[in-house]
Amino acid sequence: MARRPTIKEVSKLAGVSFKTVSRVLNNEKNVSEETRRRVEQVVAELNFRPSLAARTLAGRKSFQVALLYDNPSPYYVYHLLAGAQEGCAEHGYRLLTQPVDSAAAGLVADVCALVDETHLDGLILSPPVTENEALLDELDRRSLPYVRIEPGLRRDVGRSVTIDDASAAREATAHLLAHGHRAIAFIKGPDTHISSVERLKGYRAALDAQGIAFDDALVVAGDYSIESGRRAARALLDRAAPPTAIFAGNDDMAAGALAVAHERGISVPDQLSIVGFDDSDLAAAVWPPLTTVRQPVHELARSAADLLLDAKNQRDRLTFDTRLIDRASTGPVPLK
Amino acid sequence: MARRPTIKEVSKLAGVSFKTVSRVLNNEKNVSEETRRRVEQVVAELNFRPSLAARTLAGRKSFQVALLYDNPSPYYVYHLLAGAQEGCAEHGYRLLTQPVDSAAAGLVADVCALVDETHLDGLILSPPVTENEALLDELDRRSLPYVRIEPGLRRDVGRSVTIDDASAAREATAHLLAHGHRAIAFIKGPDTHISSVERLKGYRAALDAQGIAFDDALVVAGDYSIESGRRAARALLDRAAPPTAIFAGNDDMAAGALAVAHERGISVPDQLSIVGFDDSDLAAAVWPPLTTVRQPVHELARSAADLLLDAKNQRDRLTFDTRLIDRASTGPVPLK
DNA sequence: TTGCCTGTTGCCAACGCTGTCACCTATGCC
DNA sequence: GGCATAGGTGACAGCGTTGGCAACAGGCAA
Repeated sequence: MARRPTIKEVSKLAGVSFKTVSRVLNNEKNVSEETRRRVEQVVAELNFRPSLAARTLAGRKSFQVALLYDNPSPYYVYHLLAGAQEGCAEHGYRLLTQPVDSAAAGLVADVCALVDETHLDGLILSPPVTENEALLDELDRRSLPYVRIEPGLRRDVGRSVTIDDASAAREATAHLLAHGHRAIAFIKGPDTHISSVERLKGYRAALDAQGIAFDDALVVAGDYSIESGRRAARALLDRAAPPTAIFAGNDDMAAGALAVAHERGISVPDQLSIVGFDDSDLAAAVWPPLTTVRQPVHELARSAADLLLDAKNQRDRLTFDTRLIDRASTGPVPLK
Repeated sequence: MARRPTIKEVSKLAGVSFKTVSRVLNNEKNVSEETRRRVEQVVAELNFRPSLAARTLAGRKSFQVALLYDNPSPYYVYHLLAGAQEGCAEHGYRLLTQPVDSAAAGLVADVCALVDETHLDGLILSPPVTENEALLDELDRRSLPYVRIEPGLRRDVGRSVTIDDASAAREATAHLLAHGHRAIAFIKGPDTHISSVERLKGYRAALDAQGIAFDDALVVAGDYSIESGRRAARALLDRAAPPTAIFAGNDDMAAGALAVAHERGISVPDQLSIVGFDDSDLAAAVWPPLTTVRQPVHELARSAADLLLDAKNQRDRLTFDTRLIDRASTGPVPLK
C-alpha cells in the first residue's frame, strides 16, 4: 500500500527545510520566488497534500466548517449542500454536512461535540436550526463564527443571508391581482417558520395595495406538505363562493391544491389559478407547470459560506432577489 | 472563549495517567471496572470529546469515510446522504459527503487528494461514480476499502449493495400486463446507467413470459429528465397505433409523460396507464399519483456504510427488495 | 520461597504539521 | 566602516492523541 508523502519528503527533494515547504503551502511571504517555484514543482510531482489532521492539530485553523440542516425537503437540502460546498471549495475549506434535530433537547450538546471533535472554524445554520436560541447563545459564548440562512429570530444580530419573503409574496399576489383575480386564497405554512409568517404578510400587503379587504376565511393553514395542500384546497373549494386563485406558501402545497383541482375536474388555469413558492423541481414536473417564486437557495448557501470564510467580505447581511416564474398554472380570472 | 478540555485534564481529575483515559475512550480491555467508571464519569462531567485530528494523526484510523456522489436528483441524493449518515453514526464514524464530477479527467486525482488530506478510512461510491474503472483501480492499488451502491461494472468484484432492477422492472411490466395491456411502451434512461439497461431487460422478460413479441418501436430513449420524458411520450402518442400503457425508467420521465397526457386531454388511467420507477417525492405529488417501484435508497446507503464499517459484517453483496407501489396512474386497458 | 504469568497501569516516542524565535545575509544609511 | 533593517531560512517545541513497551502487583504452581 502506497503511503502518502509527507512534508519532510517534499522538503528533502526540494533541498530546503520542511518549514519552508510549510511556508509555501500556506502562501506566506518571505519566501524567495525561486525557492517557491522549486517547492511547488516537487509538490506537484509527488502529488503532495498536507494532512488536514496535522494542520488542525498544530495550527489555529481546521479548514473545516459545518452546515447544520434539519429540513424535510430534498430539493431544498440538495441545493443548500451544493451551494455551501461550492462556497467552501472556493476558499479551500472542507464542508461537513450535518443533519440535526433542531427540536431535540440534545441539540446544543450534539453540536458542541461536533465542534470539539473536529475543531470547526465556523458554522452555517439553515432554517429552522437558525431559530434555536440556546444554540445561538452557546456559539456566541464560544465566539464561534457562524452565518445564518434566512433567520427569523434576532434578525439584526450577527451575520446572515436572506431573501425578502414578504416582498416576494407580495409580487406573487400582485401577479394574480393583475390577472383580475379578487378572491385569492392563501395556504400558509406552519407559524413556526418565519418564511411562512412573512409570506402571509406579503399576501396581505398586496391586497391592501389594491384596496381589497382581507378575508380571514380565505387563509387556510397547512404545514408545507403535499397532503396539507390537498386538505386546504378541498376546504377552500368546498366554500359556497370558492376563490378563483390560490396562492400556496410553497410548491408542495401548491401541487396538492393542483391535484384536488384535477380530482374535481376544475381546469387550471381556466377556472382556477394556482401559484406556488420555491420553484422546486416539483413546480416544473406537475401539469400544468406551476407559476411560482424562485428562491435562490444555491446562491444563498454559497454566499453564506463566503460571508463566513472571506475575511474581506465584512458585510453582515445579504438579501437576495427572488423572481416570479410565470408558468402555466395562472391565467385571467374566469368570466363569471 | 472556553477552550475544549483535553485528555490530560480528564486524566488529572480522574487521578490516572492520560494513557488510561485513552484506553477507556477506545474501549480497550485491561482496564479495571472501577477505573473505567471513574474515567467515564469525569468524561461526562467535562463533556469531553477527543480531538479527531489528534486521533487521526496518532492512530491508524481517522474515523471518517466519504460518500462520493454525482447525481442530479435531489430526491436520490437526499436519501443517500441520510442513509449513509445514519449508518456511519451507528459506528461512531463521521461522513464526508463529496460531490464529484464522475466524468471529469481529474476525478481520480481529486479523490486521492481527499483521501490524503483526510486520511479517509473508506469510501462509499454511488452511481454513476461506481462505474469509473480508473478510480476503482486506484482504490484497489491503495487497498482502500470501499463499498459500491448499485454497481454496473465488475459486479462480482468487491463489496456492494444493490436492488434487482431487472426483476423490479419485470414486476412493474407484469402489473400492466395483468391489467390487460398489450401495447406497452418503455421509456429507457441513458445506456451509461446500469439501472437503465437492467430495467429494459426486465421489461422484455415480462413480455417474453406472456409470449408477447418485443416491439422495438415501443422503446424510446430518454435521459432520466422530465423533458426527455415529455419528448418520448409525444413520439409514442403520435404513432398511428399508440400504446395503451407507458412504463418509464424513472419517475421524472413518467411525470413528463403524464404532463403530455394532460396536455392532450388523454385521461390517465382511463385511456392511458403510466408507471414510473423510484417512488421519488414526485410520484406522490403529481396527478394522478404515479404507480411506481419503490427503491429503498435510504436502506441501500445505510447498509453500504454498515458493510464498510462493521467488521462482523463479512458479506460481499447485499440485494434489497423493491416494492411496486400501486397508485392511481394505472388501470385496466381501455375498451377499444 | 521462587519464578512465572496475567491483568493493570504509566512512560515516552511518534504522528505531520504550524508558531516562534534565532540566525544569516544583503542592503541602505550616516 | 559601523550599524540598523529587512528578507529569507532553519531549528525546535508543541498540538492531543495512539502505539509500544516497561513496570508493577497479585495469584498460582513448582
